[in-house]
Amino acid sequence: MQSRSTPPTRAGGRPRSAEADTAILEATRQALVDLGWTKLTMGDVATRAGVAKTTLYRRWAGKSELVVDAVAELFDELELPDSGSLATDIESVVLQFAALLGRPETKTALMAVVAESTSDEPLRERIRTSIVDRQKRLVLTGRARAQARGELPVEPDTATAAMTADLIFDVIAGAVVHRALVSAEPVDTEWAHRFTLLILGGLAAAASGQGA
Amino acid sequence: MQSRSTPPTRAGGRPRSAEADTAILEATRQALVDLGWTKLTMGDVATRAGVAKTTLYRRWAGKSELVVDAVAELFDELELPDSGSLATDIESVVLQFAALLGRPETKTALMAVVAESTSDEPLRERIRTSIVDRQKRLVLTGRARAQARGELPVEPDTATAAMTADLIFDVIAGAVVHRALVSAEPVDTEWAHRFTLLILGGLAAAASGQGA
DNA sequence: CAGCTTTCGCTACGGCTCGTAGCGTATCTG
DNA sequence: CAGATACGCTACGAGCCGTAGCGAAAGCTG
Repeated sequence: MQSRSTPPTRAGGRPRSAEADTAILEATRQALVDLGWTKLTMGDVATRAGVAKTTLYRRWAGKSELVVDAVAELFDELELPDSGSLATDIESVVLQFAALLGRPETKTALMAVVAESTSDEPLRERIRTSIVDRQKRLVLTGRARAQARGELPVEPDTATAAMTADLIFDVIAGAVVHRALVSAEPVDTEWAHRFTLLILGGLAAAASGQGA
Repeated sequence: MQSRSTPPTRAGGRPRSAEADTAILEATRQALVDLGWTKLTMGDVATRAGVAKTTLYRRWAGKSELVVDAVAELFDELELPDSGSLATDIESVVLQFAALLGRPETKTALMAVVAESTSDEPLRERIRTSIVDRQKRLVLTGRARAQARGELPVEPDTATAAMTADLIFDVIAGAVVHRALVSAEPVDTEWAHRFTLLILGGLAAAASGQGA
C-alpha cells in the first residue's frame, strides 16, 4: 500500500511495529464513525490505538494522509464476480459500492479527503494512487468480459477505448456517490436496475454511433 | 435563502446589518480560496469581513452552516438556456456545472460540507434545501422542453417520472463532480460531448423498454 | 420624543488541539 | 557489543474554539 511515510534513511534500527500500524488504521476508522471528520483528532486516534501521539506523527504528516490510508484498505474489498452478463456485473458492482458507501467511516472519510485534496496536490496524488486508480480495474475487467461474450464491441483505437473506460468509471462511481451522499437517497436494487439500464442503453448508442 | 439562524424572539429592535451578511459570505468564499476547508477559521472570516467574531456566531452555528450558505449562492448562477435540442441543453449545463466546480471556493466547499453532513443530519437537510433541490429544476425544465419538442416521451406515471428525473440528476451531477474532483481530469467539450451521447442513448433505451 | 429591544464591536477567558522537542527505554542489525 | 532507529511519555508554546460581559448604536413603538 505504500501507506506510511517512508523512513528517510536506510535500514539498520528497530523496525516499525506492524501491530501499531493496523491498530492505528483501525482506530482511525472507528474514530471516524464516532466523531466524523472535523471532530476527529490525532490525539484521540493515538489513545484509541494505545499508541503515543508522536508515533502517529512519525508515520503520517497529518489527519488527511492518515485517513486516506485508513479508508483505502476498505476499497480493496470490491470485487467483480463474473455473473455471466454485463448487466448483472454492473448491478453487482453498483450495489457493492453502495454498501461500502453505506458504512459511516467510508462516506465521511471519502468526501472529506477529496475536499481536502482540492487544495493539496500531494494529497490528491495519494488519493489517486491509493483509491481511484485501483478501482478502475473493475471497469476494465468488466469490459473485457463483456467483449469476450460479444456484448460489447472491441474499440480498435487505444486512446478512445481508454477515454470510454474513464467515462464509464466516472459515471458509475459518480452517480452512486451522488445518490448516496449528496441526494442522500437509498441505492437499492430498484435504483441499481434503472441505472444499469441507462448505462447499457448509452453504451449501445455509443457503439453504433462510433464516430463521435 | 433562509440562510442565517432566525433571531429567536420577535421583531422590535435593531435589525441585522445586511451589509454584514454579504460581507461575511463574500469573505467566507475568499477565505476558502486562500486557505481551504480545514484551515478556514471563524476568526479569520470575521477579520476579513471587518466584523466581530461574535457577530458570526449570532447568525451561524458554526463553520459548516456558514460555508453552505456562502456556496449556495453560487449555484443559483446555473441556467438552462433553451438551445433548441436536448443534446445541447445537456452539454450546456454540464459545462456550466464544470465551470462552477472549477472555481476553488466551490470545489473545496461542496465536498467538505457534504462530508460533514454525513454525520450531521440538520446540515444534510440544509444542503438539500439550499443546494440540491434547487438544482433539480434544471433537469425538470430540460425534460419538459424535450417533451415539448417530441424528443422524449411523456411518462404517464407520476412516480416513475419523478424517479427518472432523480436518476438523471444524480447521474449528471455525480459524473461531473467525480470527473472534476475525484478523477481530477478536465471536463472539456470533448468529454461533455461523449457524456451527453451516453445519456441520450440511455434515455432512448429506457423509453423503448418502458416496462422496467 | 422617550423607552424598549436587539445588534454591534470589543475584550477576555478556559478549554482543547496542534505539532514538536527532549528524554530514557526497547528492539533490531552487523 | 556498538550503532541506529522506534517507542512511550511528558511538557510546551501556539492557535482556535465558543461564550460571557460590557457599553454604545440603531431601529421600532407609543
